[in-house]
This record gives sequence, structure tokens and C-alpha cells, in this order.
Amino acid sequence: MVTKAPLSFDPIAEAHRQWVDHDWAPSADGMALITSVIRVQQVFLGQVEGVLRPLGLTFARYELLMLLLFTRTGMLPLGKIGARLQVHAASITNAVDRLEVDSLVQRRPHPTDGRATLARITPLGKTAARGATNQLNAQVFSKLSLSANEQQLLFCGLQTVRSRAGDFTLPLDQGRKE
Amino acid sequence: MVTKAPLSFDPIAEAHRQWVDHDWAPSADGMALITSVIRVQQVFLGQVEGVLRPLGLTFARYELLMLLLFTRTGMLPLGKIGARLQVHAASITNAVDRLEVDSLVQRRPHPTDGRATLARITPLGKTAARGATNQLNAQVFSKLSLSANEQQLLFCGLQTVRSRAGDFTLPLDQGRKE
DNA sequence: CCTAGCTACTTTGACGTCCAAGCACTTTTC
DNA sequence: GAAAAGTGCTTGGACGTCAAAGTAGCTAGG
Repeated sequence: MVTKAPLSFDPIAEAHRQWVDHDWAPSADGMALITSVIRVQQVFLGQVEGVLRPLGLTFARYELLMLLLFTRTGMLPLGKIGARLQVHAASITNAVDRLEVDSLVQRRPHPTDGRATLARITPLGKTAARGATNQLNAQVFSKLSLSANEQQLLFCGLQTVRSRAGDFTLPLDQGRKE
Repeated sequence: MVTKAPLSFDPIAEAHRQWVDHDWAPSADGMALITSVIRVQQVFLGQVEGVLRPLGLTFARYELLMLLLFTRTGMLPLGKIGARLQVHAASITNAVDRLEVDSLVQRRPHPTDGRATLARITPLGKTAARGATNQLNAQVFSKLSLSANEQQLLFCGLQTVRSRAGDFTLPLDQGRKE
């Protein structure tokens, strides 16, 4: 996290103004929105990793661990993990490597497909995942300082973006949100 | 960007369901919101960098360039740049290094403070910044596939988050948005 | 004046992400 | 059944971010 004195103005609103001044008005709102998302992600990720660091985890590894925790058999092929977390295969390889070093996860060969590898969460991994979740819930997820209504609105707007970006396609409605 | 076939369900909505099932309901909305922001940032950043890569820029360097472009004298001390972009000093050093290699920016000593260094945008840098902006405006910022109203709502919600995270403090109202 | 404490920037190291290339194993095709 | 095409994972390189430590240069107390 960057801990500095707050500015006396909103830097993104300022950039928006510049866009309008430079005759880029039609793109100003889009620029401001994208820049905002990038900045807020930085803020949130910083808070989350601040909690996870003392536990020896990063958000990437935490997500992977939770995905396995929620899976009946506790194991998934690496490819499926990448598809679910929307991350490149190389990143999964990297994350599993590190989780394996800490014995939170274990690689095992896929029983029927010789190309594939399964990642399996260990009992230690389950404990770590639950512990981290408790801390995140207590220190971050339940303390967003936004009203329930604001959170709903934000979530829905972002869901629309994700849907239109091709992350998923809801069976009934094609991801439209309006 | 991760180009994969879309899932048939929203993975974050699924995680939300798991949270509720595990008696973590009070934190479920917060978890979903934070996870959404992180994912949408990935989507947006991917689109932006996809446009910038052929131009030899990254978003970090582009932002720095635009900040200088909008400054009367075309130069700012590195510390101020970090404060405006909300990025660590080390990242600024890194970005300026690379921009300097491409002759888009130039370091010069601060006239009165021997510790400080100024980054000054070059004519080539100005051209590059304007060119990149035109492409981004045309290919990304003006094509968000969200209604103006949705964009407004999202922006305001995110502004509230940024404000409460301490990014800035509006002179009149203390950053409250509701 | 001179030392103690800040401040500004750089350096190094740990991680994460993506891309491109490479390998091994499947599935297709003829 | 063998070659061709596709899939799944790993490796190596380029970047970005942050943290912590190091180096100058500024500022303030004695």
C-alpha cells in the first residue's frame, strides 16, 4: 500500500476535466471509469494482501486454495483452475509450485489423461484456507464502508462488464443486466 | 488477456453462494465486490495494454506521460508523480528509466532541491502520448458497452471507495458520496 | 557549526501476470 | 496404425508492484 497524505482533489476527476478540455469528451467517462477500476483494485488488493502476508499467502494462492476447498474431491486439473480463476496457465503453474513447497497443495497425475496434472489440497491447506478466510472476512470483506445498496449497484455494474468481456454466459439471459 | 471459452455461470456469484453456505454470509457481498473489482481491472488493463503494446508503451508509462503532458512546464519532481499516480517511488524510478531510454522523457536536476529529480517530457514524448491517447479513446475508452447511466453509477461508487481509502479529501464535503 | 532526523530517489529482491516457445501426450485423419 | 493437429503444462523472458535497505542532500536543535 502507498501511504501518503491525501490529495486535496480527486486526481481522476482532474484527468476527466483534462480529457474534456482536449476535445476528447466522448471518451472522458470511459477513461475515468477504467482508471477508477484500476486504482480501486490496487486499494482492495493491498488490503487483502496486507492480511494474507503474515499468513504466508498471496491473493493468487488464496484464490486457488479456496477453489480447491470448495471442490468435492479437493482436486482439479490445472487447466480447469486457470479457467475458473481467469488466469494464464503459467500463473497457475507458478502458484501451485509455491503452494506445493508449503505443503498446502500436492500435484498428482491425472488418472486418465497423461497430459494433465491435478492439484489436490492437503489437510494443512484446508486449515490455512479457512484461517485466512476468517481473517479476511473479519478485517476486509465485512468492512467495506459502503452501504449494502452501493455494494449491490457496484457489483451489478461490474458483473455486466465481466459478462460482456466473455467471462461467462448465463444460460437464460445472455448476460444482459439491463 | 486470457482468451478462453466462457463459463456457463458466473464464477464470482458461485463463490458468493459458497460463502453463504459456509456461514460467512455477512462477508459474502464484500468478498464478491472485491473479487469483481480485481477481475474487471484485469479485463480493462488487458484491453488497454493490448492497444499500447504495439506503441511500445505500458499503462504505467502512459499514465506518467499524460501527467507530464498536462503539466504547464512539462516537468514534475518524481515524488509528486508518485503522489499523483498513487504508485511507489520505486515504480516511478523504473518507469522514468524506461521512458528515458526511449527518449520520451528526460531527467534533469531540481533547481533548488538537490535531492529531487525532475522528469521532463520531450517533444517525442508529447507526440507519443497524444498518439496513444487517440488510439485508446477510439478503441477502448469510448467502447465500454455500458450505458452512460451505468458508467456514472460505477464511477461514483468507486470514487467513494477511493475517497475513503484516503486517496483524496474534497475541500467542501469530506468525500462522502451519499 | 554540527550532529540528528527527514526526505527524495535508487537499488535489490520477492512475487505476480502475460507471452512465446517447447515438450509430452491425445485425438483426428487418411 | 502412422502422421498431423490439438491440448495441457512448464520454462524463460519482459514488466509492474511493493518492501526494505542504502545514499545523498536538506533542515532543525543544541
